[in-house]
Amino acid sequence: MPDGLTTQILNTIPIFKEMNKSTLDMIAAKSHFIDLEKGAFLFHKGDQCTGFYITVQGNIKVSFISKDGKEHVARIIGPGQSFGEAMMFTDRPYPATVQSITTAKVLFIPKSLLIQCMEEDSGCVRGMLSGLSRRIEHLYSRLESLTLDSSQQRVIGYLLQHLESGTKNGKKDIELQANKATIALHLNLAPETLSRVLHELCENSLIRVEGKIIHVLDVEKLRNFY
Amino acid sequence: MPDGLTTQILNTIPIFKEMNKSTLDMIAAKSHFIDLEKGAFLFHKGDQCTGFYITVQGNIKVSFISKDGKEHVARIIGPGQSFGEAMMFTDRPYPATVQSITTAKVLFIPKSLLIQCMEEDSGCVRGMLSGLSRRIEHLYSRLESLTLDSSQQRVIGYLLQHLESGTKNGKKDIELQANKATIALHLNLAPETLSRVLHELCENSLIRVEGKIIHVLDVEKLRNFY
DNA sequence: GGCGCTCCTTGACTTTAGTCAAAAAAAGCT
DNA sequence: AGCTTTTTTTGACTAAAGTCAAGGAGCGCC
Repeated sequence: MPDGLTTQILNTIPIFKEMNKSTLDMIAAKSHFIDLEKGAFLFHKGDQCTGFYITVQGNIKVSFISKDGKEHVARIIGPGQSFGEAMMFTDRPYPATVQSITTAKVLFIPKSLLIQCMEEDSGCVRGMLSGLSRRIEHLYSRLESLTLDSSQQRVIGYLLQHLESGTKNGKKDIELQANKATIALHLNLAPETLSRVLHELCENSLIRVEGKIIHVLDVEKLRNFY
Repeated sequence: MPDGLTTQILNTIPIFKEMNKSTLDMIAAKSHFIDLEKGAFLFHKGDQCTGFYITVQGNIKVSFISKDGKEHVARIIGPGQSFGEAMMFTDRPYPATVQSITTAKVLFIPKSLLIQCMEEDSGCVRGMLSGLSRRIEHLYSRLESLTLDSSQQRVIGYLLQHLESGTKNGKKDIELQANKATIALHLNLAPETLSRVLHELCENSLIRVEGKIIHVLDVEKLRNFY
């Protein structure tokens, strides 16, 4: 992939928005792409951090796995989203495992390169600070939803959230980023429970499910359901 | 409180560790203390962020409250810990409510002051980056525990974690930072459940409960219980 | 178009932790 | 000390979501 294109990709990432053109070109030159097959692991919980990643194509999941095999999906990462930044500043191993859900392409930015950029470009620093802060905010809202909401409310919350981000055109359907079992684990539900909740929402004419596409029939009614 | 003392307090906070003496003095001069009675609210979820806080004395809780009155305690903050930093970089309202558990004293550092310090002192920037990163790491471990662990495992996890941090001297007892009902909400348990779990751990001679003090009788056995 | 695969759904049952109510214990307050 | 108030514990019951097992649906692939 030519460097000009890499710079373009970087430019779409919030973290790099305020960065100088020259810094951006340097990152583009020194970072590299990694291709992942469906199911491939990028790193495991406990691995040492050597840099951070940006998803270019495909979807990636960040998850914990307990000794007895239970899994929780902390994040599902799509194109344009970055991950693994925080561990560069703590010198601690990754707190979760990252695995590709689909075939995917990610950009790897080595830690040393980023440190250098931050010394030279205050826009890079600002980008990092706001990126980390948004991550914290997002984790808070996850914590809130997981601890206070019922299974039904969590599913509704997921749908509403993905309505916002997914549609510029006012259309009211959502394409699931992963198969239903993975989405269920993300919402801390058994796959069977997700299936039952979606079924109930259908029966109440709030949504219509068509494979990985979910049509929201009445946003307001969905928001106020229960 | 004289400024020299304020500087001393700031120096114990990880975020300020790498900061220049002069920057630190400036912060000490321009920030101010707030005294809180037990039960007083510092701010509510949705309030606009005007700066961040450091707990000097007492304990403070950060929590979400649902419409139907359920509460979840996201953090319990003791002396030396800071909170509210992230929202300075996102310009978004606070994602949770902060209320004092005991009488407490906190230091308020206005956003404008911090921004100025970060422009002048790269140690301040590094401190912020690592502070935010540690917060993210901590949130990840909370997410893991809340989603994968049983009520018993969560209580054990809490005890083990507070063994580490609480004791320099190798002693094996823990002083609860709040009453048991609040600790229960922090672990996402009903107070009754916490009571029952502690009771069971006692019956297995793993701990001994004496009011707010919990003596851990066998750390290894506790770690491997169930 | 039929075969094998994965993914999803459904029903019956189980488990875990929550709820409610009441008693007991501890902490505060004259 | 004696009173009130708050916190904690206990027991019986309930509800929510998980588990297990089986059946279907959809999809890719000769």
